[in-house]
Amino acid sequence: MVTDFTRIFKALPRQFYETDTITVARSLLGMEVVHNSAQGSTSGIITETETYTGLNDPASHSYKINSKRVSVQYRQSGLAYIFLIYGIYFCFNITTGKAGSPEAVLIRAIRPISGIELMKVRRKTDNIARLANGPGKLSQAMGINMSHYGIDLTGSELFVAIPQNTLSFEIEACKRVNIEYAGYAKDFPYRFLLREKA
DNA sequence: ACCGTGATGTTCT
DNA sequence: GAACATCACGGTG
Repeated sequence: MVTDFTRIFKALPRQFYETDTITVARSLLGMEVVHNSAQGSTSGIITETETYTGLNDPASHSYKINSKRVSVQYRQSGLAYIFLIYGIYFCFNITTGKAGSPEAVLIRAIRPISGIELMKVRRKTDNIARLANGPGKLSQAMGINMSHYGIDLTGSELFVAIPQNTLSFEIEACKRVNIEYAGYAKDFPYRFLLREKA
């Protein structure tokens, strides 16, 4: 039996994504990302994010570039920006800021909540701790791929919502991962991790 | 536990 | 041709 999450959750409105990208990246921690797919539904609590601030951020794919690959970043906020990395894995991002400002938040990790059995099948592992603790892994676990490029996260297929059970946590900020090429921006504290309070 | 390496496709030089 | 917002695996401690 497949749970219909749209009856339980309400997608965050576009205004949530239209403000400052760092604020969005921090605010997404503790939120629940949901994917209702043909195979079934999966969801998880967002535990790690990264901010990419576009035109003033050499680490951003959209730094001084507007190509087919990054074009969705130039559209309105609250859309899925998906890219293929290392020829194998997909990374799931959400566009932020106003139209024309190519900013985005990378969802780097989730804690699986719903559809865990489906995640195990997709990931070909039973190790729950490693099911979705990385950007490529969470995309694989949730069945997110290039077909979701540009999808509107205010819709009902792929979206973020306030979880049913809120938890108490703090936010740790540190350097972003694997952007040594990014010059003056390489040490910006744009990576945010959810640290649960004891 | 950490480290090195190979996998693999799209984009940009 | 090189680089890449990554991961799994096998080796060594």
